Amino acid sequence: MATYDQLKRALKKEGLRYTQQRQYVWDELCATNDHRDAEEIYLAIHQSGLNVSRATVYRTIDVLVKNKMVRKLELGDGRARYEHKVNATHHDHLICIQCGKIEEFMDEVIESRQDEIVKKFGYKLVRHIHQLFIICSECESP
Amino acid sequence: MATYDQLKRALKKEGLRYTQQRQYVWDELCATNDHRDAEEIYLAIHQSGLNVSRATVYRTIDVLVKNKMVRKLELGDGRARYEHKVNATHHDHLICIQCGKIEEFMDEVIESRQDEIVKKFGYKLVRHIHQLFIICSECESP
DNA sequence: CTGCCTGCAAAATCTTTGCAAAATC
DNA sequence: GATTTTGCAAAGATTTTGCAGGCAG
Repeated sequence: MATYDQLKRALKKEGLRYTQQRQYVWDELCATNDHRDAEEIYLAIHQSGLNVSRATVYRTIDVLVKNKMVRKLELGDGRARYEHKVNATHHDHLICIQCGKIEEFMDEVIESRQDEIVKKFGYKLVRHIHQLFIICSECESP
Repeated sequence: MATYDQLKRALKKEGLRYTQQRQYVWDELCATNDHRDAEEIYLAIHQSGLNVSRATVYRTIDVLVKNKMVRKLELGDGRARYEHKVNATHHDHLICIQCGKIEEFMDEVIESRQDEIVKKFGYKLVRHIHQLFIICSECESP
């Protein structure tokens, strides 16, 4: 469930006010563990009978991403997906190119290899994107 | 350098004609090993004194990507980058979030771990994106 | 009450598309 | 000579921004 304390702290830190609209966006993001785009979040809020403009959805998500409460996924199709990070551990994604389903994976070996590669270059790792585009079992043999 | 045989074969396979414009786009893509966006390709062609419209640049790149002559990179900033695949082996990318510089890496261990992960899920790996966003040494201590 | 926030619509950005003119086979 | 291609500009898609009125502190 949504933790308003975390939201309040983040907004305060950014010098922003605590508003109903911002809370609705956070509520909706926390309502599922899906990987949805901005339009889906926007529509879901409206289907709950609440009213928040697209602009506010985008603006609020930006704040949440900046404060690491929400993760932004760029799959290369021009639409960013978002997932809340409440009680979440680090993971990367498997994406079915047929049905769009997204699953999560995590591999310690890969994580440490990444660190070594970056170290060898003498660089500093900030973040990474690791996406495995697959055909899932249902799409392979329907 | 650009290999026109490969281009001719790809166009024939797609049922497309061999035109000057398509060759110019391929020439420009092969002219460097950079990771450039469509606009940069377009401008570079024009700076060579040749004339190819943006639409044709986009349309031609699509064909080249489809035929694995060019690789499309999505860095999550809304602008796709392209690199030709002449004499290229598989690699992934390190991207400096300060200066935008792109470098390449390849790690056998990571490659095989990926295969194992996908296998464990019972899926089929089609392609992957692995990008390490870093601060390069020049940007770290200028 | 003051000034930030919202909603709307317009702008911005990158890419795709429709159509008449031009080029290829 | 028929049919693809091209170039242009307009349309699309997603996201961002400017501004007048509304609401939090």
